[in-house]
Amino acid sequence: MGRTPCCDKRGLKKGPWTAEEDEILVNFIKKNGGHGSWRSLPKLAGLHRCGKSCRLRWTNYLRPDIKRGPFTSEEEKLVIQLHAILGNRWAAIAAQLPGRTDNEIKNLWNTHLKKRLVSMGLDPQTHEPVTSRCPIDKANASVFTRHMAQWESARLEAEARLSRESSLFSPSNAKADSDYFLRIWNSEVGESFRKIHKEDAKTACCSPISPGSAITTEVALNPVGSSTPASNLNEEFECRSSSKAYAEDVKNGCDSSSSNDLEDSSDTALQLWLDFPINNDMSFMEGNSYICPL
DNA sequence: AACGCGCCCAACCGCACCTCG
DNA sequence: ACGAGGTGCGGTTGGGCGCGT
Repeated sequence: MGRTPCCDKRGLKKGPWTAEEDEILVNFIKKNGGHGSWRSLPKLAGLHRCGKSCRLRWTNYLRPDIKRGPFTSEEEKLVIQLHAILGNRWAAIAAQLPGRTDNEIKNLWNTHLKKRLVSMGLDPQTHEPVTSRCPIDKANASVFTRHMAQWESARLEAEARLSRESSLFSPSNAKADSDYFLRIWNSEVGESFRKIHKEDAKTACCSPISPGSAITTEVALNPVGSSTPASNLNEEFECRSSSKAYAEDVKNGCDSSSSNDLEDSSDTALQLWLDFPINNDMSFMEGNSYICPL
C-alpha cells in the first residue's frame, strides 16, 4: 500500500527547530485548542515541516506539562523497576512518570541506567546477573545475596499475608509511599499485568500445572523475548503472581470473562508487589558499587 | 589553540497499530 | 473483510558540547 512520502521526499524542512517554528506551533495549538490532524497541521499553521515532526516536537519538547531537569533518584529507580516489568516499552514507562516523555526515558536508559546495570554485572535487558560472562566476586555476590534475601523475605511475608483476611488489601491499608504504584496498577501497566494473568490462566487450563510449579509471568517480565532462564526479578514476580489465591483461580475457573476472583487475586498479587521493592534497599542501584571486572 | 574523543539528547526513520469508509 | 490514512512507538542517528591531551 502506498504510503505518503514523508518530509524529506517533499522538500520539507528537517533538523533542529528554531524558536520561530516553536512559537508558530505552540500558538497554533493554543489557538485551535488542540493539534487536530497532525498531517494537516503544518499546512494550516504555515510550517514547512511534516506532521510527524510537529507531533514529535510538541510531545517531546513544547507540551506545557513537560517536566524539565535531571531525573531524581526516585524516578531512576522507578524507571529501572518498570523496565524490569515492561522492557523497552518507553511510552508505557513514561506514562508512570508525569511530565517525562518516552524519548527522555529512552535516552536516560541508554545513556545512564543501562550502563549502570552493566557495570553492576546485570543484563540490562533481563535484569539478571551476567554470571557466565562476568563472574561475581564475593564482595559483589553479597550485594545480590542481600537483594535476594529481601525478595525471599517478601515472598514469605506474601504467603503469610495471603492466608489472612482480604481486608489487608483494601486501599485504606495501602502504604502512603506506594501511591504511585497504585496509579500504575490502575493504568496500562496494571492492565498489562492483569491481562497476562488471564492469558496464563487460559494456558494453564490447557496444560496441566505440575505440583508446586509457579504460574509464570515471564511473558510480562521478559517482554523482549529473552530466552534466558527466569531472572531474579522474574522469580520474584513469580512469587507474587503465583500466589495461592491465583493458583486457586486457575484451578477453579478458566473462563477469563468471569474474572472477579481473578481480579481480586491479581490485586492481591499487585499489593504484594507494591508492598515490597521501592521501600527496600535499592541502594545497590545507586552509583557503581559493583564494578564488573571485564 | 587545536584536535580528538566520548557523551548526551533532540530529531528522524520505519514499522505496527488503530480507525474509518 | 479490506485497504488507506493517521498516529504511536521504539530504534537509531548525528550534531553540539565538554573534557582531556
